Amino acid sequence: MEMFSAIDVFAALAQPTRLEAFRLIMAHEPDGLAAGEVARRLDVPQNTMSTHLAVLARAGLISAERQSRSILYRAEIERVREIASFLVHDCCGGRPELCEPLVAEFTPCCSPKEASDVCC
Amino acid sequence: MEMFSAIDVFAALAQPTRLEAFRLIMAHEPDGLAAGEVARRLDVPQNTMSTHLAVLARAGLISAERQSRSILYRAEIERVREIASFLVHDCCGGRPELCEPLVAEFTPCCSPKEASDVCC
DNA sequence: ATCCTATTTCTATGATTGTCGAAAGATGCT
DNA sequence: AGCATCTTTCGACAATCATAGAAATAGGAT
Repeated sequence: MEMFSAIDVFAALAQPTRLEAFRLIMAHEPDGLAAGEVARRLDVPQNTMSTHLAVLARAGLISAERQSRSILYRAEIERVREIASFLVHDCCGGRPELCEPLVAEFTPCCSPKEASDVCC
Repeated sequence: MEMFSAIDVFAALAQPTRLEAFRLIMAHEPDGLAAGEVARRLDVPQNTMSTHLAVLARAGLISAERQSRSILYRAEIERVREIASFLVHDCCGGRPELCEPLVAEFTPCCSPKEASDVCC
């Protein structure tokens, strides 16, 4: 991911209503959620939410698909991976030992042997 | 990490000069870098950079320590872990199968031997 | 004490952003 | 066709932010 792209992602998530909307859409993977439904659940006017969703979409964090009269928004998981990777690799660059505590956070939750009860 | 805290982190990184400054300070772990040095390298006036560094510090991404006449800034790796974790856990919540591609990205970085053991 | 260096704080200005009413597009139903 | 529903775009306003000159603060050297 390039710098400018990362800026857009960070800017998109740096706004309470948008972050909440993104989390909500994330929680509805892979079904997606209609624009109006997002607006209703977060108690925000539809046109306002439409603007926020457009920002998230422009950042590549969500994608829109028309379904009959509604427009379904879905999370772009790949984009989340990209930005998380950007953060981690940014600090690991040239100094692998700094990376370890970061990776350690993610690894145990997915180990097949331990912590199979609460996964991720 | 709480929501409001994450907002501050995202907002701090959503600005080109600040993101560059953060990356620069990251690259100088664990020695740190003086405020003026950051300003000089990014070709930004000192007072402007001072404001940006204050924003990064308030977000918890860097910390300041006076050393003689200079003020050294260091990256807060733990904070990077927190925000990366926030991103990953946010998307995995309730849906472990979504987590796998994300975790797979990080594992090879520091434990290159068993990358295929990643499971969610 | 005086000067020099390093950095921050104060202050102002122009630019960007969030919000939302009103209007416009799109889609489906009768 | 007309009408209702869902969503976006337009336009304007208030609030916030980035920038940087000038002044203030802190530390070291002579």
